[in-house]
Amino acid sequence: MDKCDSAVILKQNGLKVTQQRLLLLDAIINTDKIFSALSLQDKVNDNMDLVTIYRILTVFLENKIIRDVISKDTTRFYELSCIHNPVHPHFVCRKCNNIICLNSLKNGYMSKFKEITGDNIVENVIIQFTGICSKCK
Amino acid sequence: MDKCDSAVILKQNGLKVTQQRLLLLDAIINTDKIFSALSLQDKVNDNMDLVTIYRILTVFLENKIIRDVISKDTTRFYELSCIHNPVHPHFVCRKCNNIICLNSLKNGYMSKFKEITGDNIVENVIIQFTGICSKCK
DNA sequence: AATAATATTGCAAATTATTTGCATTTATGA
DNA sequence: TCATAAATGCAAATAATTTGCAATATTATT
Ligand SMILES: [Mn+2]
Ligand SMILES: [Mn+2]
Ligand SMILES: [Zn+2]
Ligand SMILES: [Zn+2]
Repeated sequence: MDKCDSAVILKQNGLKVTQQRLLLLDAIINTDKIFSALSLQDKVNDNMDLVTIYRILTVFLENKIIRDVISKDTTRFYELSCIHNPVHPHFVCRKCNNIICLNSLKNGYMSKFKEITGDNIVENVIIQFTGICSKCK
Repeated sequence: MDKCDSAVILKQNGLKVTQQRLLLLDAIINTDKIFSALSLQDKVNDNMDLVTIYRILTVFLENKIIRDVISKDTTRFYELSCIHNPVHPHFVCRKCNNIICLNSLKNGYMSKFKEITGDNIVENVIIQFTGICSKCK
C-alpha cells in the first residue's frame, strides 16, 4: 500500500514547507497508530519543542490533514486523515488502555445516521466503544 | 415524567448519603443538559469545593450513576445514566460550541455494531457528531 | 442517645496538558 | 540576494484535574 507524500500534502494545502512540519507529517504518515502531541515528540527524535508540535497539530487539524480521534484522560489523540485512512470507530480497553482502530462502518450505516442528526450539518463522526478488549478478557 | 430520587440511588449503590452527594446528585437529576465538574459547581449554590465534586463524580462514574459523554477542549462532560436517560449520540457545534443530545439509535443499529467490534466486550458507546448546528448554519 | 470506626470533605499544593508572549529564525517569492 | 511575513523556541501562564493530610461527618454499635 503506497503512502502519502508529506511535502506534497503541505503544498496542496498552501502551507509553508518547514523542516518541522515535514518531520512531524512524516512521522504521522509512517505510523499506523493514533498519536498525541507527546507521543509524537517521542517519535521524532529531533528535539522539537512541544509548543511547536501543538501549533503544527492545530494547523494540520484546520487543514483536515489529521482528525480528532479521542480524548482519553484529558489527552487529545489524533490520526492521519487521508484516502488511505478513512473515518472509522475505535475501541478503548479500560484494562490495558489500548486504543484499537476498528473497521469502517458501511456507507449505508453512515447515511442512516441522518435520521437522528436532523438539520445539523455533520462534518465528522467519532464513534468510540469502551470495554474490555479481546486480549484482556 | 417522574425523576429519580437521589437518596434512593445512593443507598441502592451502597454509598454513604452525604450532604454533598445529595446536593450534587439532585443538581444532576434536575438538569437536562450535560455537565462538567465546573458547570456543576455553578449549579449547586452551596460553595462546595471543586475537589469534592471531582471525587464525587469519580464515585458516581464507578457506580454508573453517570456516564462519560464527551471531552471537549480538555474538559470532561458527563450526563445522568438512568432509565429516564438512555445512551444516545451527541452533536457538537463548532461555531456556538453547543452540545445537543440526539435521539437514541434504534436497537437494531446497536446490535449491528457487533460486526465491527469483534471479540472485544463493549460496555459503552460514545457517538459524537461535529459540525454546524441548525441554528448556526 | 452517645461512641467509635471509617469514609468523606476542604484546603493547599502538585501535576499534566495545553496555550500565550515575544524575540529570533526560516521560508518564499520578488 | 533581499524583504517580508510566517514559523519556531524558550519561558512563563492557564486550566483541568489529582494528591496529601488534617478536620469533619456518617453509620453501625453500644
Ligand atoms: Mn484509527
Ligand atoms: Mn445527552
Ligand atoms: Zn485490553
Ligand atoms: Zn451552533
